Amino acid sequence: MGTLRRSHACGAVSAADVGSEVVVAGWVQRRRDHGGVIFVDLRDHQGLVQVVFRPEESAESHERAGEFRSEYVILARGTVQRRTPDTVNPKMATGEIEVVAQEVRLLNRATPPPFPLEDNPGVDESTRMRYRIHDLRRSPLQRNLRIRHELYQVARRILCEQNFLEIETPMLTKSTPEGARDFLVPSRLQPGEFYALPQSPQLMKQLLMVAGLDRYFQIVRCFRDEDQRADRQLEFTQIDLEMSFVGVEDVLGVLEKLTAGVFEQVIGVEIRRPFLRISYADAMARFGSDSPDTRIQLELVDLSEAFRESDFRAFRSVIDAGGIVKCLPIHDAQELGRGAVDRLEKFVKKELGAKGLAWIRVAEDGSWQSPIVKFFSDAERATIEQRTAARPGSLLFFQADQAARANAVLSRLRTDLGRQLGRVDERPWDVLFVVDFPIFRRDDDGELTYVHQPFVAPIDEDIPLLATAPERVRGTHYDVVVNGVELGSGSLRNHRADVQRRILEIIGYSKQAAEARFGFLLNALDAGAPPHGGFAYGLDRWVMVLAGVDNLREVIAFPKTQRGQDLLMDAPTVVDQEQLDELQLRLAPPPKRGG
RNA sequence: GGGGCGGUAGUUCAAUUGGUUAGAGCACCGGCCUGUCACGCCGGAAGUUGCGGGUUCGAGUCCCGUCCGCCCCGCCA
Repeated sequence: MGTLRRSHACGAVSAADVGSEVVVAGWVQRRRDHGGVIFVDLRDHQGLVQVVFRPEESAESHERAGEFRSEYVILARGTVQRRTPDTVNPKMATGEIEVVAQEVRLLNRATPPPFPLEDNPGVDESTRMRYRIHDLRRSPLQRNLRIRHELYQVARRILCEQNFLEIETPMLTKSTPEGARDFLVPSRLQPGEFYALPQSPQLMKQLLMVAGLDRYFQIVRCFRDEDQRADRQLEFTQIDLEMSFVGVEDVLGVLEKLTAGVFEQVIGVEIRRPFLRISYADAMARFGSDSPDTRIQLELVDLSEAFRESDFRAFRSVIDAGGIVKCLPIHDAQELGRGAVDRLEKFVKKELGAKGLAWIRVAEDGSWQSPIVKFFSDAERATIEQRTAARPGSLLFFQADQAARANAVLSRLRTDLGRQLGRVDERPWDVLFVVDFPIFRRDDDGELTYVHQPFVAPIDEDIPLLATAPERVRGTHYDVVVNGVELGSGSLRNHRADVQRRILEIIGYSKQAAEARFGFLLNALDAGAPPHGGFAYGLDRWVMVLAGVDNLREVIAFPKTQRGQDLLMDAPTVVDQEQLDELQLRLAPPPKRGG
């Protein structure tokens, strides 16, 4: 590089620099060699600029430029010139100008890129991940990481303004059987024992509140050893926060400030406050989901009551078994033909585990075409018609199943069909709180278990119900949902040890087990815990939403594949026997496979 | 753990019913070209058809197994 230093980022050279000398450095995006004149699109983190190499300007530079190849790293000194009108490139941000090179230095050669470094390379994801360096050179990923950076900065600033203290918590911590599967780290100093990587700093931040730190936040990596999805990675980042001496409203107030502040300062979007609030019960009833996108103008209708005494066995038996009958009415659905409905049925049965997909189509003459309607009484027909506002052109989809599955299936149809048919209102951003979650639910064995965490505080007036009717206890849990994506969740926590002990008991912990597992927490609560509550945003998901992408891998610099591998570094790998010996670990023989 | 889609040149794809030497675009290499911007023109090289086995005179194609990528269910909040 010598002593020459760049004066401008490639993307930052502008018409204002015409006539002046600049030094630009970057990667050769593309070389167009006309023999006599050579054009190089030079790329850096800010964009592209065209560098022109002319023999009459600098024979040596022109000669060198002939050797340039894609991704070569060069530095060029030259004069910014305005392009003649017929050579302006309107597709390029710097298309009105170009740098005419007087001097050029080759800083490094490069192997040919494994795939074209374009905005939409149309290349397989495994290739992108194996060559992540090249992938990251592309502007969409650079842009996403920039958004991510802005989110860190804005969140920090806003939380600092709100008197939150940034405090780190340990990565090597204690395994707990709750929640997700832990990542374990063997201890060398305590052979045979293991740390766990944190699934979240939940308990640590509660301890900080007990310790009197008042308001804590942390942008923190979390680990959950579960199967991955488009919106779930083994390791992910939370914006974690907790505050003392607060009720639900206080926390929601901070969340509104932070959420709206980020939207405004990161992507320049104003979000109206206060945010819409919807109860969990309402969300499930109307949308079949606890993270609804309310821009989609389709809603579900619960018809369980109408079929409670029905002669239609398929529905009646489900209700008798504690299930529900729900309907997704879509009006003016002529576009959805018989073939489409068949495909939908196949889809929900195969992918979502639905038993079937019953439907009614209202023909133009008002008649009902349906495989099931012949089983309905006149009263049932009338109820359906009235509750769903069915009219000629309507298509009604039914699910009779346990509530969770019926809602899951219809919710999926609601979002898929709503988008497909354009039943979406014009708001680009749909930000809401979902509140009033239940605190307990029945698991598959009929035992009471927690819905979110065992530390969620009940709402005050339901505390007496813990003794008598725990199922009816309402929790203080709340979620922030943006465009149908759950950005994060939080709650007030139990600051009274007796309430916490009772909840642990309800979800099946003996006194001894509770003390063994959570003794440090219970002791902390006993030590004078202030009322406290907080929240955790899934930062990666938030970036995903802000960037308008639908996959976490697009907002993480070095993501893992669905099977948890890092294809760039090739992790995980086997380790040396010495390392295992040191940890006193011995590998079990691989499990036998069939045959 | 289960379901679905996919894996052929660096890359994106094609290859009839199982049938000749597995083709094409881009990229790459060589040559030409003074206003291109997906530059253009001429030429060239490039393949363990993911891997292993089987059926067959013959397998990219059919069968079995296995590995890998993605999406979904379970799981996960």
